[in-house]
Amino acid sequence: MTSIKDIALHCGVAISTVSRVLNNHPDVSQDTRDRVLQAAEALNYIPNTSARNLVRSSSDTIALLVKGVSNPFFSKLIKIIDREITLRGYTLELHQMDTSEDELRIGAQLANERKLIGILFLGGRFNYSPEEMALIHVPSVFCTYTNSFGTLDASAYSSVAIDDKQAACDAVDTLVSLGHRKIAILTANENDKSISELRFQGYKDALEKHGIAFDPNLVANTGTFSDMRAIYEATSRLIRRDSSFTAIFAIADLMAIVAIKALSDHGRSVPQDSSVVSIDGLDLSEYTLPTLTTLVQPTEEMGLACAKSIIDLIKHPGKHRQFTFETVLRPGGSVRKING
Amino acid sequence: MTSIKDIALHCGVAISTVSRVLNNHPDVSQDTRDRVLQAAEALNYIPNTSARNLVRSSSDTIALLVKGVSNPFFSKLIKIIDREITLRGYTLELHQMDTSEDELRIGAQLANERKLIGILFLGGRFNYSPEEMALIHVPSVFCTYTNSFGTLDASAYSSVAIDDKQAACDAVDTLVSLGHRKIAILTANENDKSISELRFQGYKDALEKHGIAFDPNLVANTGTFSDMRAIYEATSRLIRRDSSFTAIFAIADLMAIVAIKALSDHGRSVPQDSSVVSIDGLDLSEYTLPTLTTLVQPTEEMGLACAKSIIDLIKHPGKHRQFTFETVLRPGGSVRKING
DNA sequence: TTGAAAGCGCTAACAT
DNA sequence: ATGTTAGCGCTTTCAA
Repeated sequence: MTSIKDIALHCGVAISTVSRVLNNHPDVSQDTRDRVLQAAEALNYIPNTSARNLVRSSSDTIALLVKGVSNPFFSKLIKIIDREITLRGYTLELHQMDTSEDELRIGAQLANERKLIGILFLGGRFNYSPEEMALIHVPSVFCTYTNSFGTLDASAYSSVAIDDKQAACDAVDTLVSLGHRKIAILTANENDKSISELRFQGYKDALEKHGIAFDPNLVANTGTFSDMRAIYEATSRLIRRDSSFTAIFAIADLMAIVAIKALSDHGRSVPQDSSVVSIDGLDLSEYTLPTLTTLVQPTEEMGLACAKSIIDLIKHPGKHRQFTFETVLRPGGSVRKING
Repeated sequence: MTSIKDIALHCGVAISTVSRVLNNHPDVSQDTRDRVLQAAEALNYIPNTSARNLVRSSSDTIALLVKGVSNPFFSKLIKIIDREITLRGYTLELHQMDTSEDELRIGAQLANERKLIGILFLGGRFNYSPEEMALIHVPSVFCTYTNSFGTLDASAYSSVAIDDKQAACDAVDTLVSLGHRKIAILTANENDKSISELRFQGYKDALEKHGIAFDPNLVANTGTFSDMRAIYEATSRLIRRDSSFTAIFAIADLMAIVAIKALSDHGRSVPQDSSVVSIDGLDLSEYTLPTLTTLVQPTEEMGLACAKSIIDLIKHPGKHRQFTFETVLRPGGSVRKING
């Protein structure tokens, strides 16, 4: 592999000169500059970012650390964040991690390895502690994070998210206002100390608000947000166990889509025999049959807020803020009014 | 940030000793080992992979370089490849790139930066030249690549893919065997020198085979695989332009899903008024209403082949092979027989 | 305008 | 079993 040393040798200049040219430093004669650039091209030079990062004190790079890129809601958000960060003159680096990995640890590692100036976390846990946070020495914003199960002080973290509890509540409200009282819930995990648990809470709160008794038989746990087979099975079990519900609240669009299919296979069409409401507002949900009635996360605004937040935080270290967005009901074909 | 130097200082040992402990080298006394490990823990040591890669001659890491993680077919494939590579004792590193970036260049850069032992390319172009290939000095396998528009000799590259032309042909065959003759195609781009063009070719070949005249009016170009709005519009234009078709071949499942919605909005239900066949076999397509009749890519087998291929190639450099998989028809509810 | 040299964090000989 | 040292590719003073 060609290094700047090879270029220097080739041109008969010092490696520092080559470095200057490659980094667009001003104090180089046009002649030298041309020769070096030409040699770099000819020798097929490719810079080594690792070596560069090892010596640099800081980059212009913000990392977006994602748990679960396959999440369709995330893909759209990522696209927007990328656009906004780039627009503002910074470089965005996308890093994918496994569900099993600890995002804070990976973040800390990446930060000093790549000399990051900021990190955006997407899709992590909801229960960070101050001790854990101390690992990260770089401005960070948590996207879709609410400190609901953590012990962080509001002055100690930045976040961009929707109010999951409220969104779940709104979903149930929508169904109740259409006359539904027997409302089942399709959730991933009742107590995952994360998004699932939060939306489940919102569901229960809403029931209580409307004076509807909570019925454990109407709760279907899928154990997953993405495994369609598992979602299908969970819905089927629910139907077999207690088919008296008139509506299902699915905590994510993908779950709603699968639920509709399961209902259909059990002879219950949507919305004639059951109504379905969910949270997400995926593009896809406007193209299903029926289209989904869903609480849309304002992805554009959230992505913009993520980008702005991290850049603000980089410019004003320690000035933490939490942004909470409202979801918006997008009426679709998956619900109907019933007679109480 | 804590470095091994700090640990060495803390323990009163040489940094090489620390390095040995951290890399599980045998020649260290248990006592020293314990002390170092303890110090590393206490000082919150996080290794710097860049520095490590800079000096190492080789890692155990294979990179998976993906263009378009949001592609739902890719997400499943990635999961399988990850599992299989890890299973065989190697480390998989997932890297995402932009559509605009040159995968070969990025690959070359990553290879020497991270001291990769192999690269898996996913979602790139279909037209590499030997000169371009020369950039990569590391065993590489191209997933879902067919050298259809490139100038590579079969002895010079490894690949794992389906026969796109054949799959398209099979899709059309399926429709023809059900009595359809007026078959429209929903494609991304007729001449993208890639997957789209290949499947379009297969469509034309199949028509010819069955003695059906090719009708440009029945071609709808979406310009995209993922933008649902654009797919919807393209389908709508097709319907308005010439609604005489009885079936649509969509080159991807997602396109089929959107097409079904567009048809429905134009008063044509699937499969009663139009049949739809596509290529992909996404999990999702088993849960739509109607379910998709689609040519399934054998994702499991392909992922396994990717993993095996790259490891074989690492062990036997230069021994290139191309694997081509057959798609399998998965009957769904989106087609019906008509009377010729 | 250019060159020489130090050093980022780490591994791998080579000593001892 | 452990320490010393060179050097990976690069940027950045400091001199000239």
